[in-house]
Amino acid sequence: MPRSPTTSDVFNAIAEPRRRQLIELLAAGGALAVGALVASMDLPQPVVSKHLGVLRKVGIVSVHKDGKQRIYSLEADRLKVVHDWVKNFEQLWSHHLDRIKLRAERKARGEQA
Amino acid sequence: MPRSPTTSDVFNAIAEPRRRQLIELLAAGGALAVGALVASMDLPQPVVSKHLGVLRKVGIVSVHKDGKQRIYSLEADRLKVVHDWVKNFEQLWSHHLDRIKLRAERKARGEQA
DNA sequence: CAATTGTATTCCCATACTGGAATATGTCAA
DNA sequence: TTGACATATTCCAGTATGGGAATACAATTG
Repeated sequence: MPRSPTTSDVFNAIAEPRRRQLIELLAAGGALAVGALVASMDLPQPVVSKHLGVLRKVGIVSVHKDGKQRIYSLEADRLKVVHDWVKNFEQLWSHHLDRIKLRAERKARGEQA
Repeated sequence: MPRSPTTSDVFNAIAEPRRRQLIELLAAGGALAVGALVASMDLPQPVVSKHLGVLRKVGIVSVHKDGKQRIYSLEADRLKVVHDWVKNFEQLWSHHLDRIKLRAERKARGEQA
């Protein structure tokens, strides 16, 4: 079985640097038209539109028409799942690191408390 | 110009569900041998080894030998970059959401404060 | 309606990705 | 050394991906 189409998954959507850049632009600039995004990205318009399409499909951005322009907005709450996931490991790089690591290794060796 | 090899990038590494699962297992279980990971994942050993290889290359996990076993440990701090990135948008889904959204949209319309 | 502007879609190419199977490598034990 | 066990690597197939170019589509203006 070959690779499964992991697109339409938030983690995959943000794996692309350009798409992260788009997210950053929308986070900083609020709602923006495609043209504005194209101007900020060093990429041809069709490519930007395609990346926006991915983000749209995943729900990370939403669009509404404004004349012939399409205004994109960030739906930031869709990123929450990523935040929540990494947050689970936050303690592992905190200042408690040493103690936690030690405990984990002891456990791995099968030692009793 | 085709796609650039985005592998060896943390965001890409965690885009794979199986790899996230491996990370979770290591976070929960501390240091674990490949065999233990294979037992917990419904995947053949070579596939697991390959995923571990990716995580290793990115630095998300480290290995040390123990006899014929390879013990993998999570290098959680490598995930910090992801945490930091999403954290930038945390406020956008907080309870201030409405006010922030409003402000952003006003700004987009070019209105003055 | 025609022309123009803004954006999305389609087709193509080169490459990358994952999983499967087989095999190689490494390590210990007898 | 031989054999068994643990893990890594290689080769293959099918699919997905991103960017380029051309084109289609939509909306506004004249």
